[in-house]
Amino acid sequence: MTANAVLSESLEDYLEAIFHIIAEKQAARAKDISRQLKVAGSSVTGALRSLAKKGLINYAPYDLITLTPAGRKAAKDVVRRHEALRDFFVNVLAVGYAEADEAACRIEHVISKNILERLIQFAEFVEICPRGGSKWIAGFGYHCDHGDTRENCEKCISLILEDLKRKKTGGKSMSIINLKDLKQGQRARVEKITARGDTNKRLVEMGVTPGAVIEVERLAPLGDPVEVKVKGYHLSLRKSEAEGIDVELI
Amino acid sequence: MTANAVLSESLEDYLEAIFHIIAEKQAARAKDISRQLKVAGSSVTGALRSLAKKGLINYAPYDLITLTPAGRKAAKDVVRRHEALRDFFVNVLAVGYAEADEAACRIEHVISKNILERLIQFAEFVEICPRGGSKWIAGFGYHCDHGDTRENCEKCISLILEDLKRKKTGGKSMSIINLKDLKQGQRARVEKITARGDTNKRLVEMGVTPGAVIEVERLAPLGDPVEVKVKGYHLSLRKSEAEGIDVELI
DNA sequence: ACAAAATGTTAGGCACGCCTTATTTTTTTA
DNA sequence: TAAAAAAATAAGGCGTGCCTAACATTTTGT
Repeated sequence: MTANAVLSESLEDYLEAIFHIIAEKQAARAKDISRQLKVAGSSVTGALRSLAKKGLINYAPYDLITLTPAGRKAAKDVVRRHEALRDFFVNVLAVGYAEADEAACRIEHVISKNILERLIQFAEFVEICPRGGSKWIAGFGYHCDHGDTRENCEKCISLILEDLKRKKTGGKSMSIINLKDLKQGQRARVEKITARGDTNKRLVEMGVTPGAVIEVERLAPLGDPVEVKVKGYHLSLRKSEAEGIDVELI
Repeated sequence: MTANAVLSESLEDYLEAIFHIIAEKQAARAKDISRQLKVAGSSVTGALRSLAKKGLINYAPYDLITLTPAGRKAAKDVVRRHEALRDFFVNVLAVGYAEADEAACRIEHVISKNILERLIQFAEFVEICPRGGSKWIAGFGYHCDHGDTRENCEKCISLILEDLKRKKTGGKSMSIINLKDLKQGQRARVEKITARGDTNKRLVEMGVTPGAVIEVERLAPLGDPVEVKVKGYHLSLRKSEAEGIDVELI
Protein backbone atom coordinates (compact mmCIF):
# COMPACT_ATOMS: atom_id res chain seq x y z
CA MET A 1 0.00 0.00 0.00
CA THR A 2 3.00 2.24 0.22
CA ALA A 3 2.50 5.14 -2.15
CA ASN A 4 5.65 5.38 -4.21
CA ALA A 5 8.17 3.04 -2.69
CA VAL A 6 11.53 2.92 -4.41
CA LEU A 7 12.00 -0.43 -6.06
CA SER A 8 15.28 -2.27 -5.91
CA GLU A 9 16.75 -3.43 -9.17
CA SER A 10 15.74 -6.98 -8.56
CA LEU A 11 12.16 -6.04 -7.68
CA GLU A 12 11.98 -4.08 -10.92
CA ASP A 13 13.07 -7.20 -12.72
CA TYR A 14 10.38 -9.24 -11.01
CA LEU A 15 7.75 -6.65 -11.85
CA GLU A 16 8.86 -6.56 -15.45
CA ALA A 17 8.76 -10.33 -15.71
CA ILE A 18 5.28 -10.45 -14.21
CA PHE A 19 4.12 -7.80 -16.65
CA HIS A 20 5.34 -9.80 -19.63
CA ILE A 21 3.91 -13.07 -18.37
CA ILE A 22 0.53 -11.48 -17.74
CA ALA A 23 0.57 -9.92 -21.18
CA GLU A 24 0.77 -13.45 -22.54
CA LYS A 25 -1.50 -15.41 -20.27
CA GLN A 26 -3.69 -13.35 -17.96
CA ALA A 27 -2.01 -14.28 -14.70
CA ALA A 28 1.42 -15.34 -13.58
CA ARG A 29 2.59 -18.20 -11.41
CA ALA A 30 5.76 -18.28 -9.37
CA LYS A 31 7.22 -20.95 -11.61
CA ASP A 32 6.90 -18.76 -14.70
CA ILE A 33 8.80 -16.06 -12.95
CA SER A 34 11.58 -18.27 -11.65
CA ARG A 35 12.01 -19.75 -15.11
CA GLN A 36 12.17 -16.38 -16.78
CA LEU A 37 14.52 -14.76 -14.32
CA LYS A 38 16.53 -17.93 -13.76
CA VAL A 39 16.35 -17.78 -9.98
CA ALA A 40 15.27 -20.39 -7.46
CA GLY A 41 11.59 -20.66 -6.62
CA SER A 42 12.18 -19.62 -3.05
CA SER A 43 13.71 -16.34 -4.19
CA VAL A 44 10.50 -15.64 -6.06
CA THR A 45 8.38 -16.17 -2.95
CA GLY A 46 10.36 -13.56 -1.08
CA ALA A 47 10.17 -11.08 -3.92
CA LEU A 48 6.43 -11.58 -4.32
CA ARG A 49 5.91 -10.86 -0.66
CA SER A 50 7.85 -7.61 -1.03
CA LEU A 51 5.85 -6.57 -4.05
CA ALA A 52 2.58 -7.41 -2.35
CA LYS A 53 3.58 -5.43 0.73
CA LYS A 54 4.22 -2.45 -1.52
CA GLY A 55 0.76 -2.85 -3.02
CA LEU A 56 2.02 -3.62 -6.50
CA ILE A 57 0.68 -7.12 -6.97
CA ASN A 58 -2.26 -9.19 -5.80
CA TYR A 59 -0.74 -12.18 -4.22
CA ALA A 60 -1.92 -14.94 -1.93
CA PRO A 61 0.00 -18.15 -1.33
CA TYR A 62 -0.68 -20.77 -3.99
CA ASP A 63 -2.82 -18.34 -5.90
CA LEU A 64 -2.37 -16.69 -9.25
CA ILE A 65 -0.50 -13.41 -9.36
CA THR A 66 -1.89 -10.25 -10.93
CA LEU A 67 -0.82 -6.64 -10.99
CA THR A 68 -2.64 -3.95 -9.06
CA PRO A 69 -3.20 -0.64 -10.90
CA ALA A 70 -0.18 0.81 -9.12
CA GLY A 71 1.82 -2.26 -10.03
CA ARG A 72 0.81 -2.04 -13.65
CA LYS A 73 1.90 1.57 -13.74
CA ALA A 74 5.26 0.77 -12.17
CA ALA A 75 5.76 -2.19 -14.48
CA LYS A 76 4.94 -0.12 -17.55
CA ASP A 77 7.47 2.41 -16.44
CA VAL A 78 10.21 -0.21 -16.24
CA VAL A 79 9.17 -1.65 -19.58
CA ARG A 80 9.25 1.77 -21.16
CA ARG A 81 12.78 2.35 -19.95
CA HIS A 82 13.79 -1.05 -21.23
CA GLU A 83 12.25 -0.61 -24.65
CA ALA A 84 13.47 2.92 -25.09
CA LEU A 85 17.02 1.87 -24.36
CA ARG A 86 16.80 -1.15 -26.60
CA ASP A 87 15.31 0.89 -29.43
CA PHE A 88 18.04 3.45 -29.06
CA PHE A 89 20.75 0.82 -29.23
CA VAL A 90 19.16 -0.86 -32.22
CA ASN A 91 17.97 2.16 -34.18
CA VAL A 92 20.70 4.65 -33.45
CA LEU A 93 23.77 2.68 -32.46
CA ALA A 94 22.96 -0.08 -34.94
CA VAL A 95 23.58 -2.80 -32.38
CA GLY A 96 22.03 -6.24 -32.73
CA TYR A 97 18.69 -6.85 -31.05
CA ALA A 98 19.82 -9.50 -28.59
CA GLU A 99 22.79 -7.50 -27.42
CA ALA A 100 20.72 -4.34 -27.20
CA ASP A 101 18.09 -6.11 -25.16
CA GLU A 102 20.60 -7.47 -22.72
CA ALA A 103 22.26 -4.11 -22.27
CA ALA A 104 18.90 -2.41 -21.79
CA CYS A 105 18.15 -4.95 -19.09
CA ARG A 106 21.02 -3.75 -17.02
CA ILE A 107 20.92 -0.04 -17.74
CA GLU A 108 17.17 0.34 -17.27
CA HIS A 109 17.65 0.19 -13.51
CA VAL A 110 20.12 3.00 -13.23
CA ILE A 111 19.31 5.51 -15.95
CA SER A 112 17.89 8.81 -14.86
CA LYS A 113 14.57 10.08 -16.08
CA ASN A 114 16.09 13.06 -17.84
CA ILE A 115 18.73 11.16 -19.73
CA LEU A 116 16.17 8.60 -20.78
CA GLU A 117 13.91 11.30 -22.19
CA ARG A 118 16.86 12.75 -24.05
CA LEU A 119 17.71 9.39 -25.53
CA ILE A 120 14.15 8.93 -26.67
CA GLN A 121 14.07 12.40 -28.16
CA PHE A 122 17.39 11.88 -29.85
CA ALA A 123 16.29 8.65 -31.49
CA GLU A 124 13.20 10.47 -32.68
CA PHE A 125 15.21 13.41 -33.90
CA VAL A 126 17.49 11.16 -35.90
CA GLU A 127 14.46 9.72 -37.62
CA ILE A 128 12.69 12.91 -38.52
CA CYS A 129 15.58 15.22 -39.22
CA PRO A 130 16.44 15.23 -42.92
CA ARG A 131 20.10 15.19 -41.92
CA GLY A 132 19.57 11.94 -40.05
CA GLY A 133 17.43 9.06 -41.17
CA SER A 134 18.06 5.39 -41.60
CA LYS A 135 20.56 5.94 -44.39
CA TRP A 136 22.58 8.09 -42.10
CA ILE A 137 22.59 5.38 -39.46
CA ALA A 138 23.64 2.92 -42.13
CA GLY A 139 26.50 5.30 -42.85
CA PHE A 140 27.36 5.18 -39.19
CA GLY A 141 27.49 1.40 -39.37
CA TYR A 142 29.89 1.68 -42.28
CA HIS A 143 31.99 4.11 -40.33
CA CYS A 144 32.14 1.65 -37.43
CA ASP A 145 33.29 -1.21 -39.59
CA HIS A 146 35.64 0.51 -41.98
CA GLY A 147 36.60 3.85 -40.52
CA ASP A 148 35.91 6.95 -42.53
CA THR A 149 37.60 8.61 -45.39
CA ARG A 150 36.81 11.78 -47.18
CA GLU A 151 35.50 9.89 -50.20
CA ASN A 152 32.73 8.36 -48.14
CA CYS A 153 31.75 11.80 -46.97
CA GLU A 154 31.54 12.97 -50.57
CA LYS A 155 29.12 10.15 -51.29
CA CYS A 156 27.20 11.07 -48.20
CA ILE A 157 26.89 14.66 -49.31
CA SER A 158 25.61 13.67 -52.71
CA LEU A 159 22.99 11.57 -50.98
CA ILE A 160 21.80 14.64 -49.16
CA LEU A 161 21.66 16.49 -52.46
CA GLU A 162 19.45 13.78 -53.90
CA ASP A 163 17.21 14.01 -50.89
CA LEU A 164 17.01 17.73 -51.29
CA LYS A 165 15.97 17.39 -54.91
CA ARG A 166 13.29 14.92 -53.98
CA LYS A 167 11.99 17.27 -51.32
CA LYS A 168 12.01 20.15 -53.76
CA THR A 169 10.05 18.31 -56.42
CA GLY A 170 7.67 17.03 -53.79
CA GLY A 171 6.85 20.65 -53.18
CA LYS A 172 5.68 21.99 -49.92
CA SER A 173 2.73 19.69 -49.36
CA MET A 174 4.12 16.25 -48.86
CA SER A 175 2.38 13.06 -47.99
CA ILE A 176 0.40 14.43 -45.09
CA ILE A 177 -2.22 11.89 -44.18
CA ASN A 178 -4.43 11.08 -41.28
CA LEU A 179 -3.24 8.80 -38.53
CA LYS A 180 -6.23 6.53 -39.01
CA ASP A 181 -4.98 5.73 -42.53
CA LEU A 182 -1.71 4.27 -41.36
CA LYS A 183 -1.17 0.54 -41.55
CA GLN A 184 0.18 -1.63 -38.79
CA GLY A 185 3.91 -1.21 -38.29
CA GLN A 186 4.13 2.10 -40.13
CA ARG A 187 5.84 5.07 -38.59
CA ALA A 188 5.10 8.68 -39.09
CA ARG A 189 5.92 12.11 -37.81
CA VAL A 190 3.11 14.07 -36.19
CA GLU A 191 2.44 17.09 -38.33
CA LYS A 192 -0.56 18.71 -36.74
CA ILE A 193 -3.18 18.00 -34.13
CA THR A 194 -6.48 18.98 -35.65
CA ALA A 195 -8.51 17.76 -32.68
CA ARG A 196 -9.79 20.51 -30.42
CA GLY A 197 -10.83 20.84 -26.83
CA ASP A 198 -10.53 17.94 -24.46
CA THR A 199 -9.32 15.51 -27.08
CA ASN A 200 -6.53 17.85 -28.03
CA LYS A 201 -5.55 18.25 -24.41
CA ARG A 202 -5.59 14.51 -23.83
CA LEU A 203 -3.41 13.84 -26.86
CA VAL A 204 -0.83 16.42 -25.87
CA GLU A 205 -0.73 15.02 -22.36
CA MET A 206 0.03 11.61 -23.77
CA GLY A 207 3.00 12.95 -25.70
CA VAL A 208 1.35 13.30 -29.09
CA THR A 209 2.80 16.63 -30.19
CA PRO A 210 3.91 18.00 -33.54
CA GLY A 211 7.28 16.57 -34.48
CA ALA A 212 6.87 13.42 -32.42
CA VAL A 213 7.38 10.05 -34.05
CA ILE A 214 4.36 7.79 -33.83
CA GLU A 215 4.31 4.10 -34.65
CA VAL A 216 1.22 1.99 -35.23
CA GLU A 217 1.61 -1.19 -33.20
CA ARG A 218 -1.77 -2.77 -33.65
CA LEU A 219 -4.90 -1.95 -35.52
CA ALA A 220 -8.30 -3.37 -34.58
CA PRO A 221 -10.34 -4.65 -37.53
CA LEU A 222 -12.45 -1.52 -37.77
CA GLY A 223 -9.61 0.78 -36.87
CA ASP A 224 -10.92 1.33 -33.37
CA PRO A 225 -8.95 1.33 -31.19
CA VAL A 226 -5.52 1.80 -32.67
CA GLU A 227 -2.52 1.01 -30.51
CA VAL A 228 0.46 3.26 -31.02
CA LYS A 229 3.83 3.97 -29.51
CA VAL A 230 4.90 7.55 -28.88
CA LYS A 231 8.02 8.57 -27.00
CA GLY A 232 8.29 5.09 -25.57
CA TYR A 233 4.74 5.12 -24.25
CA HIS A 234 2.22 2.60 -25.51
CA LEU A 235 -1.13 4.26 -26.08
CA SER A 236 -4.50 3.06 -27.20
CA LEU A 237 -6.32 5.67 -29.22
CA ARG A 238 -9.98 5.70 -30.11
CA LYS A 239 -10.77 6.26 -33.75
CA SER A 240 -12.13 9.70 -32.95
CA GLU A 241 -8.78 10.59 -31.42
CA ALA A 242 -6.76 9.13 -34.29
CA GLU A 243 -8.76 11.22 -36.72
CA GLY A 244 -7.60 14.36 -34.99
CA ILE A 245 -3.96 13.69 -35.83
CA ASP A 246 -2.31 14.53 -39.15
CA VAL A 247 0.96 12.79 -39.83
CA GLU A 248 3.67 12.50 -42.44
CA LEU A 249 5.03 9.09 -43.27
CA ILE A 250 8.67 8.49 -42.52
CA MET B 1 47.55 -11.22 -7.31
CA THR B 2 44.48 -12.57 -9.03
CA ALA B 3 44.85 -12.18 -12.77
CA ASN B 4 41.64 -10.61 -13.94
CA ALA B 5 39.20 -10.69 -11.05
CA VAL B 6 35.79 -9.25 -11.75
CA LEU B 7 35.31 -6.09 -9.78
CA SER B 8 32.07 -5.29 -8.02
CA GLU B 9 30.51 -1.92 -8.70
CA SER B 10 31.64 -0.56 -5.41
CA LEU B 11 35.21 -1.74 -5.85
CA GLU B 12 35.22 -0.02 -9.23
CA ASP B 13 34.13 3.14 -7.48
CA TYR B 14 36.93 2.82 -4.97
CA LEU B 15 39.46 2.22 -7.70
CA GLU B 16 38.22 5.20 -9.66
CA ALA B 17 38.40 7.42 -6.60
CA ILE B 18 41.92 6.27 -5.82
CA PHE B 19 42.93 6.97 -9.42
CA HIS B 20 41.66 10.52 -9.27
CA ILE B 21 43.19 11.22 -5.89
CA ILE B 22 46.55 9.90 -7.02
CA ALA B 23 46.37 11.99 -10.18
CA GLU B 24 46.19 15.01 -7.90
CA LYS B 25 48.58 14.20 -5.13
CA GLN B 26 50.84 11.17 -5.71
CA ALA B 27 49.26 8.89 -3.13
CA ALA B 28 45.88 8.43 -1.52
CA ARG B 29 44.84 8.12 2.07
CA ALA B 30 41.78 6.34 3.35
CA LYS B 31 40.29 9.63 4.47
CA ASP B 32 40.43 11.09 0.97
CA ILE B 33 38.54 8.11 -0.30
CA SER B 34 35.89 8.13 2.37
CA ARG B 35 35.35 11.83 1.81
CA GLN B 36 35.04 11.46 -1.92
CA LEU B 37 32.76 8.44 -1.89
CA LYS B 38 30.86 9.61 1.16
CA VAL B 39 31.19 6.35 3.07
CA ALA B 40 32.41 5.59 6.56
CA GLY B 41 36.10 5.08 7.14
CA SER B 42 35.63 1.50 8.15
CA SER B 43 34.01 0.72 4.82
CA VAL B 44 37.11 2.02 3.10
CA THR B 45 39.35 -0.27 5.12
CA GLY B 46 37.40 -3.29 3.98
CA ALA B 47 37.44 -2.21 0.35
CA LEU B 48 41.16 -1.53 0.44
CA ARG B 49 41.80 -5.00 1.74
CA SER B 50 39.79 -6.45 -1.13
CA LEU B 51 41.65 -4.40 -3.70
CA ALA B 52 45.01 -5.31 -2.19
CA LYS B 53 44.09 -8.98 -2.20
CA LYS B 54 43.30 -8.69 -5.91
CA GLY B 55 46.70 -7.14 -6.49
CA LEU B 56 45.32 -3.80 -7.62
CA ILE B 57 46.71 -1.52 -4.94
CA ASN B 58 49.72 -1.35 -2.67
CA TYR B 59 48.33 -1.16 0.77
CA ALA B 60 49.63 -1.58 4.29
CA PRO B 61 47.76 -0.45 7.38
CA TYR B 62 48.31 3.23 8.19
CA ASP B 63 50.35 3.64 5.05
CA LEU B 64 49.80 5.57 1.85
CA ILE B 65 47.92 3.88 -0.96
CA THR B 66 49.19 3.56 -4.50
CA LEU B 67 48.04 1.65 -7.56
CA THR B 68 49.88 -1.37 -8.88
CA PRO B 69 50.33 -1.55 -12.67
CA ALA B 70 47.34 -3.89 -12.86
CA GLY B 71 45.36 -1.54 -10.68
CA ARG B 72 46.23 1.44 -12.82
CA LYS B 73 45.08 -0.42 -15.88
CA ALA B 74 41.79 -1.40 -14.27
CA ALA B 75 41.24 2.12 -12.96
CA LYS B 76 41.95 3.64 -16.36
CA ASP B 77 39.38 1.32 -17.83
CA VAL B 78 36.71 2.47 -15.41
CA VAL B 79 37.64 6.09 -15.99
CA ARG B 80 37.44 5.62 -19.73
CA ARG B 81 33.93 4.22 -19.44
CA HIS B 82 32.94 7.10 -17.21
CA GLU B 83 34.37 9.78 -19.46
CA ALA B 84 33.04 8.25 -22.63
CA LEU B 85 29.54 8.13 -21.22
CA ARG B 86 29.75 11.64 -19.86
CA ASP B 87 31.09 12.97 -23.15
CA PHE B 88 28.31 11.24 -25.02
CA PHE B 89 25.66 12.74 -22.78
CA VAL B 90 27.18 16.19 -23.02
CA ASN B 91 28.23 16.26 -26.67
CA VAL B 92 25.48 14.26 -28.27
CA LEU B 93 22.48 14.42 -25.97
CA ALA B 94 23.24 18.01 -24.98
CA VAL B 95 22.78 17.27 -21.29
CA GLY B 96 24.42 19.45 -18.62
CA TYR B 97 27.82 18.41 -17.34
CA ALA B 98 26.84 17.70 -13.75
CA GLU B 99 23.86 15.60 -14.72
CA ALA B 100 25.87 13.77 -17.35
CA ASP B 101 28.62 13.04 -14.88
CA GLU B 102 26.24 11.65 -12.32
CA ALA B 103 24.51 9.44 -14.87
CA ALA B 104 27.85 8.20 -16.16
CA CYS B 105 28.78 7.29 -12.62
CA ARG B 106 25.93 4.83 -12.42
CA ILE B 107 25.94 3.47 -15.94
CA GLU B 108 29.70 2.95 -16.14
CA HIS B 109 29.36 -0.17 -14.01
CA VAL B 110 26.85 -1.96 -16.14
CA ILE B 111 27.49 -0.96 -19.74
CA SER B 112 28.90 -3.64 -21.99
CA LYS B 113 32.15 -3.21 -23.84
CA ASN B 114 30.49 -3.34 -27.23
CA ILE B 115 27.83 -0.79 -26.54
CA LEU B 116 30.39 1.52 -25.03
CA GLU B 117 32.54 1.32 -28.14
CA ARG B 118 29.49 2.05 -30.25
CA LEU B 119 28.66 5.09 -28.17
CA ILE B 120 32.19 6.37 -28.53
CA GLN B 121 32.12 5.77 -32.26
CA PHE B 122 28.75 7.41 -32.59
CA ALA B 123 29.86 10.55 -30.78
CA GLU B 124 32.86 10.64 -33.06
CA PHE B 125 30.73 10.07 -36.13
CA VAL B 126 28.43 12.90 -35.22
CA GLU B 127 31.43 15.19 -35.04
CA ILE B 128 33.08 14.27 -38.28
CA CYS B 129 30.10 13.56 -40.50
CA PRO B 130 29.08 16.64 -42.47
CA ARG B 131 25.48 15.74 -41.75
CA GLY B 132 26.14 15.93 -38.04
CA GLY B 133 28.33 18.45 -36.29
CA SER B 134 27.76 20.77 -33.40
CA LYS B 135 25.13 22.77 -35.26
CA TRP B 136 23.14 19.65 -35.75
CA ILE B 137 23.30 18.88 -32.05
CA ALA B 138 22.22 22.43 -31.38
CA GLY B 139 19.27 21.70 -33.66
CA PHE B 140 18.57 18.68 -31.55
CA GLY B 141 18.53 20.85 -28.46
CA TYR B 142 16.01 23.10 -30.15
CA HIS B 143 13.93 20.10 -31.08
CA CYS B 144 13.95 18.98 -27.45
CA ASP B 145 12.79 22.30 -26.15
CA HIS B 146 10.30 23.33 -28.79
CA GLY B 147 9.35 20.29 -30.77
CA ASP B 148 9.86 20.34 -34.49
CA THR B 149 7.99 21.80 -37.35
CA ARG B 150 8.63 21.62 -41.04
CA GLU B 151 9.87 25.21 -41.14
CA ASN B 152 12.75 24.35 -38.84
CA CYS B 153 13.68 21.54 -41.14
CA GLU B 154 13.73 23.92 -44.08
CA LYS B 155 16.17 26.10 -42.20
CA CYS B 156 18.19 23.05 -41.37
CA ILE B 157 18.38 22.05 -45.01
CA SER B 158 19.54 25.46 -46.06
CA LEU B 159 22.27 25.20 -43.47
CA ILE B 160 23.45 22.03 -45.12
CA LEU B 161 23.42 23.82 -48.48
CA GLU B 162 25.64 26.53 -47.07
CA ASP B 163 27.98 23.91 -45.73
CA LEU B 164 28.07 22.25 -49.11
CA LYS B 165 28.97 25.50 -50.80
CA ARG B 166 31.75 26.10 -48.35
CA LYS B 167 33.12 22.63 -48.95
CA LYS B 168 32.92 23.15 -52.70
CA THR B 169 34.83 26.41 -52.66
CA GLY B 170 37.33 24.96 -50.24
CA GLY B 171 38.11 22.50 -52.96
CA LYS B 172 39.37 19.04 -52.34
CA SER B 173 42.42 19.89 -50.27
CA MET B 174 41.14 21.30 -47.03
CA SER B 175 43.06 22.34 -43.96
CA ILE B 176 45.12 19.21 -43.60
CA ILE B 177 47.81 19.86 -41.08
CA ASN B 178 50.15 17.90 -38.93
CA LEU B 179 49.12 16.78 -35.46
CA LYS B 180 52.15 18.46 -33.93
CA ASP B 181 50.79 21.82 -35.09
CA LEU B 182 47.58 21.56 -33.11
CA LYS B 183 47.14 23.73 -30.04
CA GLN B 184 45.95 22.54 -26.68
CA GLY B 185 42.23 21.84 -26.61
CA GLN B 186 41.85 21.59 -30.38
CA ARG B 187 40.13 18.66 -31.97
CA ALA B 188 40.76 17.15 -35.33
CA ARG B 189 39.93 14.21 -37.51
CA VAL B 190 42.74 11.85 -38.39
CA GLU B 191 43.26 12.04 -42.14
CA LYS B 192 46.28 9.89 -42.76
CA ILE B 193 49.01 8.12 -40.86
CA THR B 194 52.22 8.95 -42.64
CA ALA B 195 54.39 7.15 -40.11
CA ARG B 196 55.68 3.80 -41.26
CA GLY B 197 56.86 0.62 -39.64
CA ASP B 198 56.70 0.16 -35.89
CA THR B 199 55.47 3.67 -35.20
CA ASN B 200 52.55 3.13 -37.59
CA LYS B 201 51.72 -0.14 -35.94
CA ARG B 202 51.87 1.36 -32.48
CA LEU B 203 49.59 4.25 -33.45
CA VAL B 204 46.98 1.98 -34.99
CA GLU B 205 47.04 -0.23 -31.91
CA MET B 206 46.31 2.78 -29.77
CA GLY B 207 43.25 3.63 -31.84
CA VAL B 208 44.77 6.33 -34.01
CA THR B 209 43.20 5.43 -37.35
CA PRO B 210 41.94 7.50 -40.27
CA GLY B 211 38.57 8.99 -39.41
CA ALA B 212 39.13 8.96 -35.66
CA VAL B 213 38.66 12.13 -33.68
CA ILE B 214 41.72 13.23 -31.79
CA GLU B 215 41.84 15.90 -29.11
CA VAL B 216 44.93 17.58 -27.76
CA GLU B 217 44.72 17.58 -23.98
CA ARG B 218 48.11 18.86 -23.02
CA LEU B 219 51.15 20.05 -24.84
CA ALA B 220 54.61 20.08 -23.28
CA PRO B 221 56.57 23.32 -23.86
CA LEU B 222 58.59 21.87 -26.71
CA GLY B 223 55.74 19.80 -28.05
CA ASP B 224 57.16 16.59 -26.68
CA PRO B 225 55.28 14.71 -25.43
CA VAL B 226 51.78 15.66 -26.50
CA GLU B 227 48.89 14.19 -24.54
CA VAL B 228 45.84 13.37 -26.60
CA LYS B 229 42.51 11.65 -26.26
CA VAL B 230 41.37 9.17 -28.89
CA LYS B 231 38.31 6.96 -28.63
CA GLY B 232 38.19 7.61 -24.92
CA TYR B 233 41.79 6.56 -24.38
CA HIS B 234 44.29 9.02 -23.03
CA LEU B 235 47.58 8.69 -24.85
CA SER B 236 50.94 10.34 -24.59
CA LEU B 237 52.63 10.69 -27.95
CA ARG B 238 56.24 11.47 -28.60
CA LYS B 239 56.87 14.28 -31.05
CA SER B 240 58.18 11.79 -33.57
CA GLU B 241 54.88 9.95 -33.38
CA ALA B 242 52.79 13.10 -33.61
CA GLU B 243 54.66 14.07 -36.76
CA GLY B 244 53.48 10.91 -38.42
CA ILE B 245 49.83 11.90 -38.17
CA ASP B 246 48.03 14.20 -40.60
CA VAL B 247 44.78 15.64 -39.37
CA GLU B 248 42.00 17.94 -40.44
CA LEU B 249 40.69 20.48 -37.92
CA ILE B 250 37.08 20.11 -36.90
C1' DA C 1 58.25 15.81 23.64
C1' DC C 2 53.77 15.03 24.55
C1' DA C 3 48.88 15.91 24.70
C1' DA C 4 45.21 16.80 21.41
C1' DA C 5 43.47 16.07 17.02
C1' DA C 6 43.27 13.57 13.02
C1' DT C 7 43.35 9.35 10.88
C1' DG C 8 42.91 4.33 10.59
C1' DT C 9 41.34 -0.23 12.20
C1' DT C 10 38.58 -3.80 14.53
C1' DA C 11 34.33 -5.77 15.97
C1' DG C 12 29.68 -6.40 15.65
C1' DG C 13 25.27 -5.52 13.35
C1' DC C 14 21.89 -4.79 9.65
C1' DA C 15 19.59 -5.14 5.06
C1' DC C 16 19.62 -7.28 0.46
C1' DG C 17 19.31 -10.76 -2.54
C1' DC C 18 20.43 -14.90 -3.66
C1' DC C 19 21.12 -19.95 -2.66
C1' DT C 20 20.09 -25.09 -0.95
C1' DT C 21 17.41 -28.31 1.55
C1' DA C 22 13.27 -29.79 3.52
C1' DT C 23 8.38 -29.48 3.98
C1' DT C 24 3.66 -28.30 2.69
C1' DT C 25 0.06 -27.69 -0.62
C1' DT C 26 -2.05 -28.36 -5.05
C1' DT C 27 -2.62 -30.66 -9.38
C1' DT C 28 -2.24 -34.71 -12.31
C1' DT C 29 -2.79 -39.18 -13.51
C1' DA C 30 -3.45 -43.99 -13.17
C1' DT D 1 -9.51 -41.50 -5.06
C1' DA D 2 -5.07 -42.11 -3.65
C1' DA D 3 -0.31 -42.04 -5.03
C1' DA D 4 2.95 -39.45 -7.91
C1' DA D 5 4.39 -35.16 -9.79
C1' DA D 6 4.61 -30.36 -9.73
C1' DA D 7 4.53 -26.06 -7.51
C1' DA D 8 5.05 -23.16 -3.61
C1' DT D 9 6.82 -22.08 0.88
C1' DA D 10 9.80 -22.14 5.16
C1' DA D 11 14.16 -22.26 7.31
C1' DG D 12 18.79 -21.40 7.42
C1' DG D 13 23.15 -19.94 5.15
C1' DC D 14 26.35 -17.02 2.42
C1' DG D 15 28.44 -12.88 0.41
C1' DT D 16 28.36 -7.93 -0.21
C1' DG D 17 28.42 -3.50 1.39
C1' DC D 18 27.28 -0.42 4.41
C1' DC D 19 26.89 1.39 9.25
C1' DT D 20 28.22 2.74 14.46
C1' DA D 21 31.10 2.45 18.40
C1' DA D 22 35.28 1.51 20.43
C1' DC D 23 40.08 1.16 20.14
C1' DA D 24 44.85 1.91 17.90
C1' DT D 25 48.15 4.64 15.54
C1' DT D 26 49.94 8.58 13.43
C1' DT D 27 50.46 13.55 12.99
C1' DT D 28 50.31 18.20 14.73
C1' DG D 29 50.68 22.18 17.66
C1' DT D 30 52.78 24.31 21.36
